[in-house]
Amino acid sequence: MTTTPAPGSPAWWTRRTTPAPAPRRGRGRPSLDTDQMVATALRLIDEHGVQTFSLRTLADALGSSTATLYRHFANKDEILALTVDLALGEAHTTPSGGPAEWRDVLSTMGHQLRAVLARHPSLLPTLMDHVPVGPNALAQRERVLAALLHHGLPPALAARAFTAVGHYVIGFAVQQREFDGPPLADYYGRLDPATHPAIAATAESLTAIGPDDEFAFGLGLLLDGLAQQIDR
Amino acid sequence: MTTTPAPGSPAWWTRRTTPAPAPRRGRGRPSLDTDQMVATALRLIDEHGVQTFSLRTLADALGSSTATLYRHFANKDEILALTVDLALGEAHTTPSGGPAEWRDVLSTMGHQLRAVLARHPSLLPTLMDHVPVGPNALAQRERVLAALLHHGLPPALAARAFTAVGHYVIGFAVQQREFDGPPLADYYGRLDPATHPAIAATAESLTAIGPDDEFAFGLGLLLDGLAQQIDR
DNA sequence: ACCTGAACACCGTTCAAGT
DNA sequence: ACCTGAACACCGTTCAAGT
Repeated sequence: MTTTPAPGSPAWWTRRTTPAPAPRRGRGRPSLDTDQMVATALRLIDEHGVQTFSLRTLADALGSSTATLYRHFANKDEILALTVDLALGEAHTTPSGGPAEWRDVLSTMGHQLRAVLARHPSLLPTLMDHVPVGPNALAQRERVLAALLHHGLPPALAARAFTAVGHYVIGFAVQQREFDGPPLADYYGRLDPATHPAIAATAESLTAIGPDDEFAFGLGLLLDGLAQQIDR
Repeated sequence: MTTTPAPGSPAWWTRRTTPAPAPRRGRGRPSLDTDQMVATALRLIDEHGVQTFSLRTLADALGSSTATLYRHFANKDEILALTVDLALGEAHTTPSGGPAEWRDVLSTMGHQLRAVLARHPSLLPTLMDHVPVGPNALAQRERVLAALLHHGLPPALAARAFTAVGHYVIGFAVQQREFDGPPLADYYGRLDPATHPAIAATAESLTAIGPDDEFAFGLGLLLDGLAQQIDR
């Protein structure tokens, strides 16, 4: 019995249990271990985008070979998942000041997660196609859920609120991301008003508000709905 | 001046303006045209997943060659975008019964979009990494926004509500999708309650409710928040 | 004028052969 | 015991050569 079995392919995020003895080379210090490899991968993805990130480039940056990577990780997906989890570790998902209300807990979580995505925009695609269940992701889920339960939220509501806020932040980041060109609102605004009158009419008001305000607006909307659900 | 310039790479979704004369071979009927190619691509993706979809397999299915595909499309991304737009065309985003309330408009949109994703789950990754701006996506945005404006929603609110519902549905689909293995709730439930007490406590209540109810719950939550925003 | 085989420069992954 | 060059079976994309 190794570690907890993960959903989907066999333990897809878990660090591969080292094949034989531990792969440390120096004396006490790990020299070049798995953590440093993941950190290097995150740096490469931040600097050059996930599109150009390959096992070749990672091996080169480490002064190693692609075959060696497979002694530390099961496959490329696992490396990407660990990379996401490393970045998630930067978030402080509970408010620093003492005992907050449940609303503050979720608001802080939303803003912190958004900050992580702002620092590592290239991680967005990877974050989207798997629910992160790495150690840092789990620790944060635990911390936030514990805080919500502590403030009296029913368990079912707490779990769904956590998910809802997570989805909102990711969804917002996707929308916000401007491709290589002009923002989406400009594109909508340039459509023919004759064929798309409603899109044109709403496009203007989209640009009037800054992204920070829009983020806060939508998050507040979600929390308002939650509050109503509780008082019911 | 061709068509409206799209965001990002030059007109990434628009059908490539045919190079020379129109590429129709028969007499009046298009025989094997771009639309059929996209339809075949969608079928292949539905049947075998987006992971195994390659230009080679598409060319084979069409009895053609990969090089020929580039006479109809700019690149693979464009094919995927058109595939998504074709699927989005299946949605009927306005309620069939006469003049509904704004709440019904958004609710219908949410359920319709969810139905499309249920029919074409393999499209989820593609839907996630670009905001769809194909002809069908635009037509639906137009229809829904027009209905919302007609029912008195302020333009800024209408635009954000549309986005919020879209994000919610996509986010829900991501969460709902079970990988190859057991659902996520099972995974959470199997974690050590000693180290993750809150996750364990909330995992139980997650499985108690069916996916349809959970979807409706979250959507209602969002709409409640919106309603409060309007009455303010 | 249209189509395509074959090439190009890559991938992720594996394994026999090195030390 | 550990590492890796080189291969394998693919990619998306291009273009010279066919008809």
